[in-house]
Amino acid sequence: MDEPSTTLRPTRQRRAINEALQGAADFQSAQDIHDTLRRAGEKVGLATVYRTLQAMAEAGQVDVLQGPGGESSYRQCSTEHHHHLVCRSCGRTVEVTGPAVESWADAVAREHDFAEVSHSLELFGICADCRT
Amino acid sequence: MDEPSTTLRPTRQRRAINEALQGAADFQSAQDIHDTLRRAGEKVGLATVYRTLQAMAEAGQVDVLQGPGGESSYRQCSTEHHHHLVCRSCGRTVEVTGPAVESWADAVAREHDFAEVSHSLELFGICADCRT
DNA sequence: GGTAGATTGAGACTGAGTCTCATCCTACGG
DNA sequence: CCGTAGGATGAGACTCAGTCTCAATCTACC
Ligand SMILES: [Zn+2]
Ligand SMILES: [Zn+2]
Ligand SMILES: [Zn+2]
Ligand SMILES: [Zn+2]
Repeated sequence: MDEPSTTLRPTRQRRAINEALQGAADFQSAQDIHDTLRRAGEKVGLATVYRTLQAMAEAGQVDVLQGPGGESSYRQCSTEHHHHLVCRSCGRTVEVTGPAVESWADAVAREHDFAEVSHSLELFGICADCRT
Repeated sequence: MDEPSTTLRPTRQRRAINEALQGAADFQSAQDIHDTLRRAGEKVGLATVYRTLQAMAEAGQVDVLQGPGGESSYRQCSTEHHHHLVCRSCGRTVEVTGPAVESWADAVAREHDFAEVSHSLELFGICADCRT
């Protein structure tokens, strides 16, 4: 089920992507990050940005948020399980946890006899600042 | 915020799409539905399928599920607010409700002063049948 | 029947994301 | 210190869901 521990080398590109991620507070698409890097003078291929971001997501180093257009955005988050409250207008993101939700999900899964159950849960709204 | 009540006419194409939806138990992509119709002899343009499905989704007549690849799938569901438990293997779908989740979402939104808060929540797992 | 306006569909187009493959770079052993 | 194996990179072709255009067609209604 898991790869033979491919060595994942620390390259200039990966470092750059990692830094771009650290410097951002909210979710950013691969293209956003690519642009940021280009503007910062770092030459990194778009394919590399996609590959790296995906790898980091699989490794649990970043969170992925599926935007409305199906576009994936990435963010450096806390490592513990959590969800997000995102402003539809400015993208401001707040990490939230919901123990009640977690146990509810477990119960539902058990009740319907589903295994390996995961869940996706995100909240979208308009933050106080964006309401003028 | 809403359209000037455009008349939404019942055409052959819309009827066909509606029937295809009724005949399916699980979520189907626009392309799936288009294929089904073509095979059934109904000639309906792909653009029309997309347009109709979107319109129905906006009107709350069908539910939309964002697949992993960002692909949207549609399903005829109950009209009351609910979520889905979907089998990753065969697509079997169960509608579930979680009052606890709803109130939790409200509380979180209030706590962080976000308005017009909506949420997306889906559960994915492997159903009993698919586990042999 | 006649007309305004909604609807349709073939095909061009968009844009996110993936693939290819020749080249580059890192890690590591001698 | 090299030298090499195999991971990493990137330009550009490519895929594919979904959107747009616009002339032709269909509906509702008088
Ligand atoms: Zn997060
Ligand atoms: Zn905001
Ligand atoms: Zn199943
Ligand atoms: Zn809900």
